[in-house]
Amino acid sequence: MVERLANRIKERRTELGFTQAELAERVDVTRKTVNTVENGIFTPSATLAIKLARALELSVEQLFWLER
Amino acid sequence: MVERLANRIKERRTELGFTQAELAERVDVTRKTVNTVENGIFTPSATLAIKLARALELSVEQLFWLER
DNA sequence: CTTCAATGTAACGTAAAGGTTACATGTCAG
DNA sequence: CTGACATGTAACCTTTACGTTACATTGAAG
Repeated sequence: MVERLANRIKERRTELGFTQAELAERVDVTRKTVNTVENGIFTPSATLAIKLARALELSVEQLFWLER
Repeated sequence: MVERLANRIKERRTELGFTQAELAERVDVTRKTVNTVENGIFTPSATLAIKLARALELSVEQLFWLER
């Protein structure tokens, strides 16, 4: 069961006019963390997923989903 | 910003009549993982949070929330 | 009370999340 | 073209998620 976690962070972030650095500050992680999550390099914790969804005004399920 | 991730896994799991072992099998982790997440001993990955929410027929936000 | 299933939890190991710092590359306004 | 800001990414480190196994405790049914 090889599932990858896809997301629409970049799409939504740019819609709202945030840079990675601004989003990072809002959810209290580093810019690198936002960048790597956004690019699917690693899977965030549930805590971070909830914070990101809140900051981007989407539900966790709208922001992240399992593929494959 | 000391936030802990609270959840209603146990409440919902017993409502649906699952044991920890059954839920674990459905979301493809060990019983220990379900047990420790349920008891707040650790924060699950976003992937696991999404699978648990799906298995328990709730949204991630209904199943998990940030306290404090 | 006894038995058995369900749950809690401890020790230990591995893999991955996420931080820090630094630098390279993209991109766009002027 | 040039400078400034945004983004990608590499090296390295620490913490923690999650697995395995095993055992103790709880609780409900007979």
